[in-house]
Amino acid sequence: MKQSDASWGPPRPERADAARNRQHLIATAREMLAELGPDRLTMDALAERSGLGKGTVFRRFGTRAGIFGALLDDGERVFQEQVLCGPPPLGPGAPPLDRLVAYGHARIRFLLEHREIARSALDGRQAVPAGSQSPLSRTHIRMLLGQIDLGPANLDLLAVQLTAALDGPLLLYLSATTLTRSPQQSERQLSDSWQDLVRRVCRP
Amino acid sequence: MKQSDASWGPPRPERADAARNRQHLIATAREMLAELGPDRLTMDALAERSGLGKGTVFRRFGTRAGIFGALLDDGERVFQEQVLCGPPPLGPGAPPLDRLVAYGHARIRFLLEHREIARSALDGRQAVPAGSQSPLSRTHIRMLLGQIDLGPANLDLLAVQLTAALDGPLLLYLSATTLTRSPQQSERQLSDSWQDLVRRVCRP
DNA sequence: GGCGTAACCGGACTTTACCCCGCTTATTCG
DNA sequence: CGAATAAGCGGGGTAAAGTCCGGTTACGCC
Repeated sequence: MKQSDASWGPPRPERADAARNRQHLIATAREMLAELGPDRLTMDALAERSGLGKGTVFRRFGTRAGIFGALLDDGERVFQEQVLCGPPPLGPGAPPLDRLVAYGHARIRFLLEHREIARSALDGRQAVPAGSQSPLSRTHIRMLLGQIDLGPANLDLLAVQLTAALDGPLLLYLSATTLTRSPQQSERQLSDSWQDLVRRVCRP
Repeated sequence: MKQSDASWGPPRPERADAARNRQHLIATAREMLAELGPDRLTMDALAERSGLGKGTVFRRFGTRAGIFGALLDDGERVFQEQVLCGPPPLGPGAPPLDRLVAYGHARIRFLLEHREIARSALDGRQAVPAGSQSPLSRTHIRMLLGQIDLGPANLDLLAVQLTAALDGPLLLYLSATTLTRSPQQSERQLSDSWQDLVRRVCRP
């Protein structure tokens, strides 16, 4: 397997040193994030601390948001795997409505577990990475909606609406400067209202 | 009406020169936006073109996003007036469910009418105002929800969800680099799916 | 009308994301 | 193994956001 499979991934395999640098940069970014907070995690500082050049940092991540995106993607890969081929009700095998509810719970849990990073990503003056419309979420929700009998409805737009309805409260919670409620309590509330919304929308 | 009504607005009346400068800055910003596009509308350029100092620009708008916010607020004031004391079904007097539907239609229409500005606001490397979850929308939706019998439900969170579900598709449409559909067609689609969602959520 | 104060103005300064281009090095092929 | 080459690397350079503070000006009060 060279670059023959055109379906996915970078056409060329990453060069060895590049891959090593990416690893190193992500690790360093994690350190700095935990140690200094998101504001002090600047491109220059990351370059210097990792002992690499500024250009390298930008080539790897493209933009500042790319760093946080990369940090999130690390975990997101595992998450998506669970969704696509994990056990029900999250994975295949359960009724689509149950999967829809479970997906929301899982996403809420995932983002709350990584809330430090997720918050950093939208912290400051930066474009929202997955915030506005994470395409993976939308695609999956759209797919599940197609398996539910909803009568006449624009499923594509409904999927966008539900994705937004799932992310909206999360973003609101994450962007709140003072997190009034405990994560557990919030997870409960967010999950409950997601379940309530989905049930309301999908009942016959 | 000076500053006697404590409910809204800056506690102190703006100084005369400050007000004049604000007007002038907003007008100049409109010109530049139409003439140069959002990318070339920088704080420095705005300051120079308006003949004022950079400090002034920042004091008036706080941040770059503040400029676009100010531009939108101009029209939004009229819009909010319609919502609060205009004729039904948007204004008071109609059943709350109808008002909810009408509110969505009105907001969609409003943002599509000002889509150039709205798009500019989220264009580039800007924090999405949806992250802040347009609080006026949410408040109004929350109020209307309170007048509908929905059984046991967390109305606050439901309001957040619906606000997001209203804004999400709009943002998606606005941020699309190539606007495939005509504004009229999009307005129709967006309005229809909003109505559909609200009906689904609120039916007994 | 004169005065004190507080808000306002200006523009230099700092910080930081992002670009550019000559140099270095990993990879590949004879 | 050694040369060709293409990707990767480095760090100085640019532009634009946001800050600061000394000087100026409008407003309230006497």
